[in-house]
Amino acid sequence: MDTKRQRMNSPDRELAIAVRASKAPAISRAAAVLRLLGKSDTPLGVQTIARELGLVPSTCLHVLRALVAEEFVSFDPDTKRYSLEAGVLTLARHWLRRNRFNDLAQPALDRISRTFDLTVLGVHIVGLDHIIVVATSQSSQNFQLSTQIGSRFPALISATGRCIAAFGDQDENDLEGRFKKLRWDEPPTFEEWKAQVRQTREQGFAVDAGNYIAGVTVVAAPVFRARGKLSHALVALGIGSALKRAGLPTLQNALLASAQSLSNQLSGEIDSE
Amino acid sequence: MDTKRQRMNSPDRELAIAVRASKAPAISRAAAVLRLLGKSDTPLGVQTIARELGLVPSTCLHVLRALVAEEFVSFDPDTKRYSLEAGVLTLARHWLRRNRFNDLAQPALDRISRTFDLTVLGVHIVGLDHIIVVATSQSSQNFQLSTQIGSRFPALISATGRCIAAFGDQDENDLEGRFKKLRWDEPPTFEEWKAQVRQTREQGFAVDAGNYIAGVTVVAAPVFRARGKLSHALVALGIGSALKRAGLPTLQNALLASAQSLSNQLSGEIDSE
DNA sequence: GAACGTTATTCGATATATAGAACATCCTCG
DNA sequence: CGAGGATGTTCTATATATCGAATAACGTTC
Repeated sequence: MDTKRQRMNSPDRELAIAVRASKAPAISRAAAVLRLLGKSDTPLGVQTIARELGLVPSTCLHVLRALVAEEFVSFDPDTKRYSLEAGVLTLARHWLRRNRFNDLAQPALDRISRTFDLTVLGVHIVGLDHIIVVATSQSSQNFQLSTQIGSRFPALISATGRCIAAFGDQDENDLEGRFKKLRWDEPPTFEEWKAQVRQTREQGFAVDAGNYIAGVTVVAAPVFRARGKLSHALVALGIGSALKRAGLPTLQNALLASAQSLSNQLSGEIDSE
Repeated sequence: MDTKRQRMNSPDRELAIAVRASKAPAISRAAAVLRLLGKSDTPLGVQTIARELGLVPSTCLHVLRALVAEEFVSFDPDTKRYSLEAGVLTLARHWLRRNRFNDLAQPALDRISRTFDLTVLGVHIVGLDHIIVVATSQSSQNFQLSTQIGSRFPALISATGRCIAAFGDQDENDLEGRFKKLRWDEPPTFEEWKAQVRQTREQGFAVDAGNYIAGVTVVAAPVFRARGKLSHALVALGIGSALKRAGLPTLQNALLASAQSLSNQLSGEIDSE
């Protein structure tokens, strides 16, 4: 029992607890395998995967074979290597089809992106762990700030994080624990951050002025799926200096207006209030 | 034991055998749940899912909870309904990033689509069961023939199917078994089909003249990942009559040329790790 | 070309995921 | 309101998925 944890690397720590907690550990393992294969630039062998995730090779093989059978993983019989298979695309397509936010948000993203020449994102807030980019409108200029649909970030980071803290419903202890784990270029103290969260709650949107990525200003406005149910956010990114020239207040208003309009459309009605 | 199979519907038959065969049945169940949620237009409850897939409710609940924990499924605590979560997007993004075919094929698809005013697809051949659309270029005219990235079709159907039969390596018995299960608008007999497969092998591309979808002609040319290893196909769809006007032979040549060029680029690989 | 360190894979014992029933909770309808 | 029939959820015995060692098939190095 001691020799086993000789070199526990981070992904497999989390996996270990997920496996222990769940009543369907095979699924956690499968998810871990899929994510590992996703990250890897090259196809991987059984041993490599097992070692990386802290799995027993034979178990790992079972998992891989099941994933191959389900067409989520491809297997090259010559090299005996595994990689992601196109089956994952099919799921993604279904998800995209069914989510009104994407279609509704795209025009707004495009308009703001064009007007201010910024990269603008629509992000989906999943659980309280992560956000996922679900729609983008890239500015022609800022290629360096490009992000892809499907990218995943920690929930509490940057401007979006302040929105989640401000408008989501979680207790402060949990919040502080998560906050401690974040990686910023210029980390704010927890006190500073709480103040910014408070301000976010008052003004209705959040700003990250170079904390997450040095030199980059991020503005985020919350979108609610139903009364008070935070589900998405609109996020604009730009080089700090350029953003000031473009007129930060104007951008904030535009983002906020679009976000509120989306909230109305998502919660179903043309409703008043 | 009798009462159980009162109303076995098709998806759960397959699931049952997959579960029995695999050494990681939880993963097959998870995949079935994901696909079911993908197909469904509305979020589903535990019982509904369990019934539809022939699962025990408690087991189904475990699977769902695991999938929620992995952020592949979202759970609405108010309605207690489950649906696909954006996590599936992340996997898809990784797959897309890593597949050179998509980037290489897109220009060719666009060119052919523009020249002949047709919908042109790049499809990936996964296993011998399915093909998945991985790149599209829609014609402006034929909106009715639109297909989305991620769409899944039986491997042996239509023109692509004849390519797979012609250039893949499978035995005839297996082939006939699979052929019998296909659904066509105007089904060819197995003999007719075999003749067409032979012709496909000779001329290097396949044509489906209204068999799969009445009135629609489909042309497909194979793309090889390595010497003789069939992996993708380029597929052009058009209303039969319009296609004749546009010049079927010219289209066939263009498709074949692009497919061969892609094969070279994919297998060419000047570099060897 | 033999010996070695890899790797993938099989196989049997046991910890445990699953099935099925019991429980709890919500709605619907008389 | 209160009975009925859904639903989601917990609980536990047992069939079985997982582990770990043993085997087989590599590729490398000396």
